[in-house]
Amino acid sequence: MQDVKAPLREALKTALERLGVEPPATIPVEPAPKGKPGDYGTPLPFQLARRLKKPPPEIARALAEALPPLPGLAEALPVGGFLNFRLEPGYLVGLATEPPAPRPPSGGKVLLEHTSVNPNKELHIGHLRNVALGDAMARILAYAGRVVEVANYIDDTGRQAAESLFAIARYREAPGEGEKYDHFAGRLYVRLHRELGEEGKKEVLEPEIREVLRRLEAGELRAEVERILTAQLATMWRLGAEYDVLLWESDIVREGLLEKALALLKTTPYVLEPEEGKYRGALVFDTSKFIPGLEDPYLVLVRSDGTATYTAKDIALQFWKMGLLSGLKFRPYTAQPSGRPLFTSHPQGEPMPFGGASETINVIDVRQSYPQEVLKAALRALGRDDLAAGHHHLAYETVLLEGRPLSGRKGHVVSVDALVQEAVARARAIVAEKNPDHPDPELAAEQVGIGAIRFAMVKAEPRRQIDFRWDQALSFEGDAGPYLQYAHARAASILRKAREKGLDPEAPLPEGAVGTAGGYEVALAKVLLGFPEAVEKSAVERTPHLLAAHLLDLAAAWNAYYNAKEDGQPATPVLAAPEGLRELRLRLVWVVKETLRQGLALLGVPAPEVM
RNA sequence: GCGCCCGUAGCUCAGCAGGAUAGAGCGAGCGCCUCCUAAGCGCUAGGUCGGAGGUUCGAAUCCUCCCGGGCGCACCA
Repeated sequence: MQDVKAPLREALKTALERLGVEPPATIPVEPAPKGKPGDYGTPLPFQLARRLKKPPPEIARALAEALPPLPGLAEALPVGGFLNFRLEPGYLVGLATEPPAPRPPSGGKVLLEHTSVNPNKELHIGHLRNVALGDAMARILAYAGRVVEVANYIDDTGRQAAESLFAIARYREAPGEGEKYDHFAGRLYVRLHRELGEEGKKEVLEPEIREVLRRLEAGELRAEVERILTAQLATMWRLGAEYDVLLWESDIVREGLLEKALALLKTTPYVLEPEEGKYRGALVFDTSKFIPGLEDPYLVLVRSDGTATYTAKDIALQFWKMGLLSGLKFRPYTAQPSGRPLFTSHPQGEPMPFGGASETINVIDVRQSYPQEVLKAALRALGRDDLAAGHHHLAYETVLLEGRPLSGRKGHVVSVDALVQEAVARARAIVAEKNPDHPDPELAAEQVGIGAIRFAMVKAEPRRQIDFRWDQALSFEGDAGPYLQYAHARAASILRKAREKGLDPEAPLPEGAVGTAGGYEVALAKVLLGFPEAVEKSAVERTPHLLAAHLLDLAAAWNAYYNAKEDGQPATPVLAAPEGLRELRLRLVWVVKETLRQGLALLGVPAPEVM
């Protein structure tokens, strides 16, 4: 797939030089709105009007005349103050006869952390948004040419893990028939909280919970945590999300990273131990220089009882991620469904080249914005403004369930496993209804169910609150994952039939084939050509929803092409088209299918060949 | 109180490093399977882009203020 805008920009730049005008840093070129003449256009004359003291239409005419010869350009049309370009159909379609390709990786490493669910209970739909966003973002960045490392942080020394493990030990219950271990742990966790709510229980049980916490910090209960983690990973994997490395909090502490981070910070004037006042005996970080406007800029890193806060551990982790600290050891953990190896930090591991990133992205909900700012502040306290600028918080709004906030205590939650099960069941019913002869209905049901869920989680702007509603999230019509999948399957079907007839969609086009292109092909090609830009924009702005929107456009353009009729007759048959045009159309179908496949892959949505 | 985010069609949302008559989906109405998958396509109806100022040749997009909603401002995890 070739860039259609770049040559136009180049030509405009040359024209400006010929007119003796200094070209602006970026020359805008956009598709012409429908109803306007030409295929692409630029508002450049408006921008130059003031400087040149000439009316825009006059500048547009002058630019048109000064344009160098340009392959594929049929006509340069001044339209009011715009300068539009009409391109030869064959040229335009020719640019779209190769599928898009990923960019080769280059530059520094981007360490993206997502999921990071407490290893104490099953995932719910709030976590789902994190996994879907993080996994899609990682794929998009890698495709756009970044070197990406995906980390999942395991908070194994937290209160929640301790409570679940304590509950499991206390109630001596076994998982129910077919009950996943994370659900089991979550169920007993809830039971424990009910008991803790009873009169006087908290005081009695608290020391025992603290003892579990101590053993967790010592790493004595790692196998117990892993049992829950393994069950959670099964859920992430079924969703199609994978990771490169697990980072255990207990390892960070045990390998002394926390101590090292605090030591680094203590060398700065911003970290102090007040001898009086409310922070007496604690180690605090004065953030006032970095986060202005706070009523109380002091942030506790180590409590007066000597225990470290989450913030302190997060800072240590951030320092490690950006190569300011070393000492973590790793070893292989397991193979993931795709075959991609998963590593884990481990006390008996070896040094491996994880971390040391120049850029970090934390996928975490918007309520964590302040702690994320603190991470930057800590980097700046060390004088590393460069690293602070390289840290990004991919903040997403929380998920509501049927209009109300999720609440584990009130039982107002839906687990990801239950959601997936329901989605696949609904998909199974629809596959049976729509395509009773499907060769592998179970595969299709799984792909469509997962696809619907994952697309629902990434199609909205991350900073918009999602109200999860069953009927909407599992909709198989309209702006939804299955719509894209259906478009893909339709294209795949044509390709399959073509190959049965002995045609090769990937074969080089015969001489003159692109010349047979008409308006339908041009319209489709123009949408296809927008794909690389959509991916890049998603990567730069760190949000998958832009790519999601483009894929919907592409699928719509393809469906419109597929259904085009003139006088009630199909206007764009592929296999029944005359030779030459048939090869061109087939080629375009192949490019559509490949583009959808790649785009869906970037969102973590499966692309069924048949559905 | 201070700070951040959101406010676009009846509902759910795109568009927001300023550009051409503001776009989808759902829902409503009408139409399209003797044609490569109708999970699709076409047409119709539906909008003072929360409000008011400002900047600009041009504002949904940038700035200011106001209104409405969400979130954050713990030696909690």
